Amino acid sequence: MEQKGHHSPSYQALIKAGPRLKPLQQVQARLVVSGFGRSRSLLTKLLSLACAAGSIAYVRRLFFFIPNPDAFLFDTLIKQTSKFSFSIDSLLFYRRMILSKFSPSNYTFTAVIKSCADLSALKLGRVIHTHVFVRGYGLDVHVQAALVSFYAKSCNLSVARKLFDKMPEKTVVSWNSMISGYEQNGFAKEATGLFYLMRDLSVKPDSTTCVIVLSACAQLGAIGLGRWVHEYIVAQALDVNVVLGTSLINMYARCGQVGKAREVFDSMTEINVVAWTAMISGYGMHGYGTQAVELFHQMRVHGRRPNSVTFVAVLSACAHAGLVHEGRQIFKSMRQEYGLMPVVEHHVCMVDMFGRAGLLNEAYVFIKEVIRERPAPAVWTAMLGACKMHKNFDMGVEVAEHLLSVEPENPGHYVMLSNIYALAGRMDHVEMVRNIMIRKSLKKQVGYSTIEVDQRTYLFSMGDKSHPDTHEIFQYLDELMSRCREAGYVPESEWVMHEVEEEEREYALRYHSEKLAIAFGLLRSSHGMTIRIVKNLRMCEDCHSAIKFISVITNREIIVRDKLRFHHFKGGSCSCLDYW
DNA sequence: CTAGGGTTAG
Repeated sequence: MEQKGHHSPSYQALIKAGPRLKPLQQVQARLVVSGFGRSRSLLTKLLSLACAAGSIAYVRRLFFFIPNPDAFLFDTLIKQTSKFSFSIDSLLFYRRMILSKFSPSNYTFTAVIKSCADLSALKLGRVIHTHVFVRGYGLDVHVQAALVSFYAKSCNLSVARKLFDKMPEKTVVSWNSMISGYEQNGFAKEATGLFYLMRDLSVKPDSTTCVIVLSACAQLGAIGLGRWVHEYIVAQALDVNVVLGTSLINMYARCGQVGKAREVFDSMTEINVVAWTAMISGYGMHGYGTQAVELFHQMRVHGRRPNSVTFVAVLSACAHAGLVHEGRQIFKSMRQEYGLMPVVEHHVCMVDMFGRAGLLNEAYVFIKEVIRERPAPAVWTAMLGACKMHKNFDMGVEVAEHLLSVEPENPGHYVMLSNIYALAGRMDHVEMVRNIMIRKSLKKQVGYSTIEVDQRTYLFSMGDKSHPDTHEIFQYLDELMSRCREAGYVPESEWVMHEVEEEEREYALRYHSEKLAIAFGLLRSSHGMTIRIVKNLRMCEDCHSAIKFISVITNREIIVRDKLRFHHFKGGSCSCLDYW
């Protein structure tokens, strides 16, 4: 008679089969034949491996034939399905468990709440939250952490925070859930703020905390805090695995230090697709197209398959570096060699690439012939950008009008159309577009810039007077700009529309957020230090030209990351070579 | 017998 438990031959056979569908089915067949087909513990293990194998259909079939599933089997099933992102199945098994009169435990809840979080299923999650109360698990640390992250992922940050604040006992994971909630919703400042609080309360950050905080640093361009985290990792001898390594690469690249990013990349023992992609995109953002393409080809040498995201990264690198030939080849290889179907994001990269290079007709032909179905608005937006960059008035107006008919509520299209009219000197049309915007009460997206000084991030918006040293900053900026004018800087004609409101217009150009942030940075840092700015939108031409002059007269290197890429200003020129 | 939080693009 075969023994039971973890040493039984059947159990060993399952372990040996591992998370692979075919071998699992063979073991299952033998179980049935040998009479062990009804052993619940073996079936539980089999189900769990089937989930890991990614075959939800097999899991469903297996479950159907299990005569008496117990609570443990349900728990395992719900846990594994949620872990491998079969969120809906996980919820359905939860429902079955309740209907079968089993009591869900704290283990059940952690898993099922994660599924709700992954689906952003707010209503259902709330219902399950009431189940948690009814069953008396409201104070369980694990369940609470899951709930915090569920509410955060469902865009209910204030609810998440209330739960977090009320937690009687907070573990690192509780902190991580809340910090990550802020970070993933784009509230990087709140994320770092909570991290500082955690540090002040002497809660020891672990490697997950580091990953989350590094992402926040990447968002903010907070190199000081990012370096601190890196030093902490080294001091604590935390294991730099792929995930942590990738977040370091991402942080350094997005904070303007590609070289440091590459050092981390080279020091990593295991490199997966995500890490390769992060490094490629890092090069791309800085305009180092050749390095990006080279790395992309090295991936193949190392036997790693690029995924869809990798292609976005490398194609956008080609676009920003004018590598049309390489980009075209890589795009072709996407389907032919890797069997990946290009989607909107890739099309946008291609149109952007042709457009930047001045090949407007190629871009147009690409849209008409390569993209078969109705091209997405994002594709036309890229085309419009190219028309503006190369001052193609007729095509620009046509594209803009098309975009406005498809997305009449998108303020970005109006701003672009108006700028094109302004460039062509059609002031009557500029006014007209502006009036439409006012009538529809469409507001341009608010621009802001951040700068980090002494590991604290400061935020400036246009004409911002909220800073305590406002007077000093404005005075210094005025002085700086007059020195720029003496050196030959000519402010851009005021008619290009950046701001819709009349009062804002006067102010707009002189006090754009990046100029304020730079003035503040120059005041607060010692001579020779690089100034690093992050801007949420793209930089305007006037600021771009002004910063070139500022870099000369103050003899400083100024690095600006805008919505799309990096600009390294040094000695009067910019690394983007005026194409951005 | 199990748990909660983590990386890449635009």
